[in-house]
Amino acid sequence: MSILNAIQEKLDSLHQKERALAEYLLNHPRQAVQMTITELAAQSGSSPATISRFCKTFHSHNFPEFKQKLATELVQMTSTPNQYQDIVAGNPLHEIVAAITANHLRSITDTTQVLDQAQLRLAIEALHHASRIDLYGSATSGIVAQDFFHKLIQIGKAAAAFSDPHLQLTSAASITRNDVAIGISYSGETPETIHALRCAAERGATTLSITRFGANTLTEHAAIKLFTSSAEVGMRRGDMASRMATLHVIDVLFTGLVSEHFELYVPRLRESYQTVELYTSGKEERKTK
Amino acid sequence: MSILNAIQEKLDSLHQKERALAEYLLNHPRQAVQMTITELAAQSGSSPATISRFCKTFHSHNFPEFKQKLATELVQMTSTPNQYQDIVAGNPLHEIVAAITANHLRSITDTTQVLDQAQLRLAIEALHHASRIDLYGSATSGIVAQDFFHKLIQIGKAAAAFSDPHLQLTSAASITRNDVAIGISYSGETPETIHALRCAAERGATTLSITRFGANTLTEHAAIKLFTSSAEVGMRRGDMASRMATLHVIDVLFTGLVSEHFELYVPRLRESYQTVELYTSGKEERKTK
DNA sequence: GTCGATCATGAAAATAGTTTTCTTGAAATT
DNA sequence: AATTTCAAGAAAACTATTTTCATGATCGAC
Repeated sequence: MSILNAIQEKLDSLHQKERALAEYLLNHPRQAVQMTITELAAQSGSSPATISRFCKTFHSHNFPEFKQKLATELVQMTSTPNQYQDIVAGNPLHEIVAAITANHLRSITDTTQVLDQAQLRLAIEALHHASRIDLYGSATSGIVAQDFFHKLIQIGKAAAAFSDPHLQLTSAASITRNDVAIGISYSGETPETIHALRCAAERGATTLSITRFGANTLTEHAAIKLFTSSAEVGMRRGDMASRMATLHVIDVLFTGLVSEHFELYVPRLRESYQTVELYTSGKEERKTK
Repeated sequence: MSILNAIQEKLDSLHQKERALAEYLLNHPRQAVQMTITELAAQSGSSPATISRFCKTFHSHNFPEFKQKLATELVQMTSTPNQYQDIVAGNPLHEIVAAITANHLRSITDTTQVLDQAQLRLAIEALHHASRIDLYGSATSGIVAQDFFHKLIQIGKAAAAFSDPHLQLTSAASITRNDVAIGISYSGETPETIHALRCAAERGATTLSITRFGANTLTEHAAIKLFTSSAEVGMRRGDMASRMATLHVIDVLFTGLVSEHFELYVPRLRESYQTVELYTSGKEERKTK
């Protein structure tokens, strides 16, 4: 946001009528962009001449151009995910909704920025050739791991998700070089996950880490490294944004895998859905109502 | 995108000069929005009069308004990935990434649109007063339920998530009127989840459903109804978008709850984090490396 | 195939919108 | 108090847009 910001900044240095105009613009920008210069003059208590001059001082060649720029700014303001918002005590509900929405959107777009196509391709091929896939993750990352597990078995991959540290190690202990081990940890510093992935690496499995962007211990044990965006403000409110980001990576990975080997996986995917439909028909249920 | 789309659609039914104008607009929309009507007339090979009339047929009152709308559209086109994208065979990887990103963003913004503040407020208060919270959900919805479970126990709520149908019923059978039961199902037609929520309702618990928008069986057994956006195209690719949407609702619910009763829940939240930190210190780990 | 009606189209007139000029008067400076 | 400076609006000049009107092309009817 540049014009409204600029106006805000210069507000003190403006003269009477310019000030009135500026204030009107700041308070009613959406109405302003719909008006003619004469209407705006009347509404803001200034005159067309003043407005015309005002526009030039804000780097627009003329009033229509100024209106356009302002309109564009307003659209971008509402349509692009903005700052990560922090949530504090007793915010009105609509602000909370807006803040969470903004955070999630931001989290996803930022993660997309950080996705490395080459690593992604490596990951996809590794998954494709894996005879078994182990997923390690604790707490929220454990849930993400389970989600990936659900997806992988839909396409007939031998996968398993472990959040129990003993089971993680138990499974890692029997992994082979034909298998893939995936360690998921937002911080990249969860000891249990690190142990398990390291063990898998030592046994020759292809290791893959999914962590926040930046250096961390988990990636050191991973041959393929995928990242989520790492910005997270305020207190860690249940890792909401990071969970969204990690799921986003998972989705890209899974969809990439399916798309890359369409003929193989899509029939399996379809079959898995049809089988579930068949045995748990919702229609049968509706009658019981 | 509505104007450019509309032009594209009507293209065949347009006359010579209108057609020329339409084609110019489709091919050079960004230049067009910077021109005066006379310039555009010259560039597109039509006349000001034709353009002025043309604008009216596309539901703009006058040419400047038309330009504004078009400009707004162009900004939105580039700043927010809009449509739900379907993923097909052998898409280049970057397109898959773009498509998934677009779908997730859309899914979240659409769900925000559909959130009912009043229902949300009811849900928050119900959760606050609940002495026990049961969560029912199968497959992907089971994962979402588990995520909510993780969050709730962080603030000391007696919660439990069930995806096993027998366990769902077992738990529902002992629920009381002081408790809250939450049924999660994207379709709203998962028989097991419906059974469990219905059972909870019959025993006098406050029931809450989270489903896609629109009529479905699960909501019939819920006193409080929350919805996610219901648009999902192509084959059900692992319910990715719907899972994001449902998690989004969960996050809003949880954050709303915490924010509404800040003094009570925030200390608990902090304590739960600190305790986890204390017993699984990442620093200790880094040395072992 | 000819006549008549319809209608797209642009020239130009009318109108609307914007900028510039010019003047005034208020504030600041000497 | 006189002079300068300059914000600011009235109004003129100018630009942009719409509407009117005349023309000629196209289409259908006979």
